[in-house]
Amino acid sequence: MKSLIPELGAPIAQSASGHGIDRQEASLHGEILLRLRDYVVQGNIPEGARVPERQLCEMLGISRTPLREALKVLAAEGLIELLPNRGARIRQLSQRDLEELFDVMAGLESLAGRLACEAITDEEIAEIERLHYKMYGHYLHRDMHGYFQINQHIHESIVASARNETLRTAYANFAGRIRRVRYSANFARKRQRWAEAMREHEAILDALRRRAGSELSDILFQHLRNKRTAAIEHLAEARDATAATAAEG
Amino acid sequence: MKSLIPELGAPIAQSASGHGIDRQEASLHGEILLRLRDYVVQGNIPEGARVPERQLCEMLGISRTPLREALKVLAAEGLIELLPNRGARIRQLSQRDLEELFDVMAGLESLAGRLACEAITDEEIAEIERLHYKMYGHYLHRDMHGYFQINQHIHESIVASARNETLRTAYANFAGRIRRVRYSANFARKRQRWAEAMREHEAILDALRRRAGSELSDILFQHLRNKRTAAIEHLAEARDATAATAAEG
DNA sequence: AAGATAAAAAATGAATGCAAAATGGAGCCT
DNA sequence: AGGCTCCATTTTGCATTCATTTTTTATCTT
Repeated sequence: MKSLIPELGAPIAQSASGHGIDRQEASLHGEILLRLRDYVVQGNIPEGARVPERQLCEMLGISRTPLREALKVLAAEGLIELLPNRGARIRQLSQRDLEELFDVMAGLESLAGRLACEAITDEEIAEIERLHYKMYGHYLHRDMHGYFQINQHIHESIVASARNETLRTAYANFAGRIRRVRYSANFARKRQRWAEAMREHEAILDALRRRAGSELSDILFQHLRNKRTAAIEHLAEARDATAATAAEG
Repeated sequence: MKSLIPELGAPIAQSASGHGIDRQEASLHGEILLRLRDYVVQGNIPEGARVPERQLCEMLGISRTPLREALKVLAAEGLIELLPNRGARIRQLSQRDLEELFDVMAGLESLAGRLACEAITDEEIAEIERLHYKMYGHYLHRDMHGYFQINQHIHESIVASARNETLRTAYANFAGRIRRVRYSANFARKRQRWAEAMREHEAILDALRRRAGSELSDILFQHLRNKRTAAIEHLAEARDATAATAAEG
């Protein structure tokens, strides 16, 4: 049986995407790595499904060697897992895995906030304020999708303002692992939680203006912790629903 | 010219070491990865030097394929870098790289402290207290080496008490990158800084006993920040000295 | 027809092969 | 001698091949 997975772009030519995680676009292996990482992060292969080595080779027009090299790296990054003699599978995150990942993300953002207070410029703060009010508009219009995007953007701006590439890379890595869940989790927000999140964002902005590093660090950690709770709850519900459906069918 | 690098253990038999970063000891690739990572982290190849692919293959008694897979992973972890068509080199960390790494470590330990306060048992605290007093003994006897080891142990215990495997893995990864420098940096401590560090450790223990998460988080960050300053200063001196020697010679 | 068994096909993991690129000298010129 | 070119050697990156293991399919048994 041919597993039907979405296309993966052109059969390798020259398309360096520049993802932010690393930049070895020069070699074939590097190019494959970037493409494959995006491909997996975007959720083109279902969780727990096996990664079709041969098929991907054909899609990319390459041999197995560079593909397998990329797979090892993705495994080290935690996106896939390698079963001995049974190839690569898309890593399925347990609830515990998600809790851990959210906490690590919280720690990294918390750190980013602290460092940002040391280095951020007035212009950068002004830009984040601008985003904040735009996001507030989406909130008032109950535009979840718009809200989510700006929200993401604000958090990335804070990380960028920390002026620490090592941190940014690590952040991008962990963000990639939970991308799918994060997205759906945000949409799961109850009205109540949404209002809370807005208030937290105001506190974040306030602490940032005052360059109150350790305060901002606390607020960001708590903010992410609350997100985590919402996400995990949502995910548990979703998985229960799936399980129930499966039992019926 | 044959580059002379230290031995690398037996030519692959069965020796799963279990390093704490990941555990794919099953495959040849996984075994190589563990060994090679340790080998590099321990500083067996000088900074900036090229990684002798062929030689390592012979030492390990394997072909280039699994070795190269391991190299890609180590590159992704930041231990080595891959130059297009020019193979792998031991990554040379710039001063900025070190600053960034120390800050990320500070963030991770800070997070660990916060999480530990939620989960740590009285027994674990007692164990850390025990270590603390043992370390104090080394401090009184001016035993740098003993002090350093216990110090390391205490920090690892805090990370372990956070009950977050994802965090522990990330911590181990970053710790590996700066292992060499960290070691020498600790020995560079001035008397003054050493006394300060002892006081900070007392504050850490105090906050931990009270399970004061965000307070501990702050203290740990500051503690690591101070370490960073000492380390960077020391490294700058060391590099200057090296440069001077090179200029003379 | 359900389940166990065996043979065929496909996949995985690692070694080997090969073209392109980089490195290291030997000879040459100034 | 110092620096250049050119060629042999080595190294690198990727494709291909090969031995195992797993998975699928076909067959047999009850």
